Amino acid sequence: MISENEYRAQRIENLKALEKLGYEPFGSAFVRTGDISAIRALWTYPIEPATPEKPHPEGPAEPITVSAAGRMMACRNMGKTIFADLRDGNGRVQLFVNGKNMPEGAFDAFKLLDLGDHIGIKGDLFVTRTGELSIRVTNWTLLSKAIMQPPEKFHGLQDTEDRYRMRYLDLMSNQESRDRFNKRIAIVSEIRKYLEGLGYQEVETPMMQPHAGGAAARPFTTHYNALDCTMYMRIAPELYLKRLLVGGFDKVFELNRDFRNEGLDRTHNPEFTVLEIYEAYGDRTSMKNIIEGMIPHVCDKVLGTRKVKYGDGELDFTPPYREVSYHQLVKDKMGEDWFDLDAKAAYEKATAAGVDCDPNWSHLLITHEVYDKLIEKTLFQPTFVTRVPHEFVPLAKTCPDDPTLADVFEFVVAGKELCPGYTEQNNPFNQREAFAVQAGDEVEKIDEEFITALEYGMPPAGGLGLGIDRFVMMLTGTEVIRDVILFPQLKQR
RNA sequence: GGGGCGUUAGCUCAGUCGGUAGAGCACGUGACUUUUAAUCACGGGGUCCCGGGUUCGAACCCCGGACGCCUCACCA
Repeated sequence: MISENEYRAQRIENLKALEKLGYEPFGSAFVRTGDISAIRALWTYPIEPATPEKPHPEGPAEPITVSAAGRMMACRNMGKTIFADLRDGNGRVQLFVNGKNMPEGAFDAFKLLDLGDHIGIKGDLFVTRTGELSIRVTNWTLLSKAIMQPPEKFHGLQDTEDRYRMRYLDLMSNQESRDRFNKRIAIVSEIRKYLEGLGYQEVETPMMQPHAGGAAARPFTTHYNALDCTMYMRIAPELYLKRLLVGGFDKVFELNRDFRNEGLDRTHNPEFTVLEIYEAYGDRTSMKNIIEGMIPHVCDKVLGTRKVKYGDGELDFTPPYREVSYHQLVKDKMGEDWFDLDAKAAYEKATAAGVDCDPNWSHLLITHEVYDKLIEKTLFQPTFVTRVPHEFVPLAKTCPDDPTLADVFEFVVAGKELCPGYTEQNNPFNQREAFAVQAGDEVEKIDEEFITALEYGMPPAGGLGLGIDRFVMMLTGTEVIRDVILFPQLKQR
């Protein structure tokens, strides 16, 4: 996108003028004393305004000379003195620019700079009369000329579409956006550290797969020319991670992208980040322990608190989290006799409660609709929902005391499913049967090679899958997934 | 896919029963040696998202389209 406006033309004029004075408009590497926050830390004296009793703020006997680089984000020209704000990825500092401190011509050249330009400076730290740590510039150089104007300095970039399409402008001008992504990065980093501390190994498995397995979602399809075959972008890494359990990796995780060819709304992006964890010789309970250890760890390290404002409420991630069975939740809502009703009676009761369902549905489906529409969204504080009907989780084992229920939890936060955790199915006969039910007529969709792997013996295991984008949303109090993804999917213009 | 709302200067936003558009920031010129959303004076800057229609006249009303936002539906 090229915009031929007069501002751009002016900036190009300034670029040419600087070039004529010997400044390289798109300069080269610049050695800094450190980033701006490190430079600020070099000042160990008081930072306070001058007073009549103390007209000269305290400072060192010998000047602290520094080199700094950054983008000029504001400029207050007082005539013989210019105050400019220099910012880098970690902080900002004020520059005090006055011709008497600089070589001949450097001050006049400085006036040719525009907001958004990258410069490198050399100077001494001092505190201004109004009490701001600043750098008295003794020389400067141009590092990169900005031809386009940055967004408005006070309101930042507000247009939602531009913020997503030109994320760099959003990051440049909206501090809260930078903060949110810094938190996301820290959250992901702390998750890795926590799991590595527990002895887990991070692995990478195929994102292009011949069968899109491990979940039931529509995949993106592509064609691999060399082998002349159809490939699918993965919808889950699960079946490959389990192969690793067969192979002898006992504690593995993968933290990377899945792709699902489905709708796009405030909680769905077609590519999204998932953490999957598998522990040989573990089960649902060991997965629960990881959740109850990892989430407080991340909260403490990244947020410094376990309480987060979300919507109108406040989430409390202090463990232990509530654990309640699926059946109990349904009974609490629909009455103790709910599971004694036949499908017809259940249909009538559900309809009366405002749940839109079909009279031909089974009791199971009606119950699930009730859970989906009336119950899940009311579970605000972190909750493990256990003993879910087995039909909905074909990759899990059943409960030892009840073969109709899966030995799993659904970890629900703020009314949304954040993380399922399973006692994984390792019986190849049961797994094949569950796949067959799921596949229906489309038998070719079954990943036979995975079943074969199970036949070599997969240890009993626990597994879980945590939606990282949604997790970041909850920890940062964000309600739109696009605000936690640097480059969210948008329609092409 | 249905419904609602939005799109005006580089950015943030006003605006009008239908009479060819304004402010702040930014930009240009001038003043100013401790400012920090600097201040003061003057000035330049617009295909009012795109295409049709109604009208003497449309940024505004009508129809169609693009993109975005919200919402419902779909969705393991």
